[in-house]
Amino acid sequence: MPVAELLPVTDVSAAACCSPLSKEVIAADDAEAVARTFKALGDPTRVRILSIVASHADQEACVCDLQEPLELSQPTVSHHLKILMDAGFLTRSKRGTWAYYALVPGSLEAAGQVLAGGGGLESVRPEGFEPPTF
Amino acid sequence: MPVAELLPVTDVSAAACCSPLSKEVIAADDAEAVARTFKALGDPTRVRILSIVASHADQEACVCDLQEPLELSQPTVSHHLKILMDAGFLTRSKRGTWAYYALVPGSLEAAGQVLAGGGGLESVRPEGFEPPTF
DNA sequence: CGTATTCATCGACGGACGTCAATATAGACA
DNA sequence: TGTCTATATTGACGTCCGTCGATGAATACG
Repeated sequence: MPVAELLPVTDVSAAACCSPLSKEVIAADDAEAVARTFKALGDPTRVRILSIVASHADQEACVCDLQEPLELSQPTVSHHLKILMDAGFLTRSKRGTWAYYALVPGSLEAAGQVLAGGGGLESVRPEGFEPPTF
Repeated sequence: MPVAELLPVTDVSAAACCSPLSKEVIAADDAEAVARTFKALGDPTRVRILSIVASHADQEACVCDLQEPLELSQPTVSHHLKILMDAGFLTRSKRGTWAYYALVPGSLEAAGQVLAGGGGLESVRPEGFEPPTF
């Protein structure tokens, strides 16, 4: 798969102060995808939501489970849940009147795997991780 | 170390729709620290900065190295560099007129390690990771 | 059918964020 | 000392984001 499209780092021309490049630089598009994933984790409320969901025995929780410990309004909780869904961390399964949100298995580990390579920020989605699906 | 202070999840009282908790829920303070770390990674420009710095042979880059490929003004680049420094991902060493920014070894891996535990979001800083140091 | 409950969506408000031009600071070199 | 270069800081502007109340949609239950 061709990764380097933007940021060709063609000719640095001047640049008398710096060392040369040794590894590949992430493409702008991939950087945007990576940032979108971590932006979902960049809010304390959403971090707490993931923790609460994960702490349930079956890794499932409905909105009513979250609204009380978070001390937030119900629309706000639904708002954050949607963001975590769009980022690929949660799934929703509606049963009766209730909506149960569950962790996508391996999604958090996959996001952490992106940071594992040092600074390469490997844009390879580590197997079965479909973050945006836009 | 006492972790559970906020979010005692004392008595759920009603809650006829949900399953009980099995694991510990992250404290609100720790959630804020985790979110602060990932918020620094939640911007495409900052992701690209980390990638560019890491792609240099000695994992160092000065501001002039970044300004051109990012196509941003110099104050904006300095702004993002400061955020990445405060988050504990970069260090600055000024030599002469130039300021060289370098990756903090293991900082990205440590951040990724937080996601590795599934949804526990273990607030244990995995050895030698001092993110805020505020 | 009507009512109640659970959740999603809408519109609005305030604060935070990314960006820039202008300015300030600090070191290198005459 | 003065000037030039590289970087940091300031102030301002527009946009995005988190939050809420109000409303809408869908299901359960009399």
